[in-house]
Amino acid sequence: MEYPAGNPNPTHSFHLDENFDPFGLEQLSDYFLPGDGFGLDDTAMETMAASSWSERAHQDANASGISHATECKRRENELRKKKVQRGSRVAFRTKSELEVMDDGYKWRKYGKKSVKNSPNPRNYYRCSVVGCPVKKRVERDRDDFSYVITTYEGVHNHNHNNETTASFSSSSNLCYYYADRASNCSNSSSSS
DNA sequence: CGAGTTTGACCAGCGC
DNA sequence: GCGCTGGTCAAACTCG
Repeated sequence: MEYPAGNPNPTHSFHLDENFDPFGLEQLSDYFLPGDGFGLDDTAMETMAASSWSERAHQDANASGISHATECKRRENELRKKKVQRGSRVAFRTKSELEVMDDGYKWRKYGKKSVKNSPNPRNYYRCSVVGCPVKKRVERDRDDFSYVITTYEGVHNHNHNNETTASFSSSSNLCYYYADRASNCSNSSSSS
């Protein structure tokens, strides 16, 4: 399947992990929104994330000392807002010891931030090519530290640097959110 | 010496 | 208005 707005990570083929829900529905909706060109509609998104969404809402409600219903309501409102604030974003979840994987582009780090509810810091990178608007965020999965979540934002306006693409090994277990829910997440799919 | 990284400061958005 | 949080800036620093 082709990435409709340009593949931000050209060294890999794409696979959907239907069980992958690193953030909960409210975060999922931040990446894949109806109208983004990914083909996900509201029903698909909600089906994908419903179980963990409810579970996490329950946990957060307990932590905040509010009712589950109130927390669900709050999340639904958040979801609606984020559907408006759409951008060209795509998230990869990769099993890797390395946090920064070679995706064929040259990145410059511009920030590091500890994030709420995660023991691991989030690193911010932007494409080092002058004039290229693409950014990416890299962080460890808060539920499974062996996974790295890489979020790309924007589309490169230049070709990727092919001579640097060889180093990302095929040992990774790459999962990718995509609209094609019939696909499965599969192991070692590097296509470099 | 230039390119890239680190890291504290700053800012904007949001909820209360 | 205030505090919290995520995102960015930029000066200092490191490295090749």
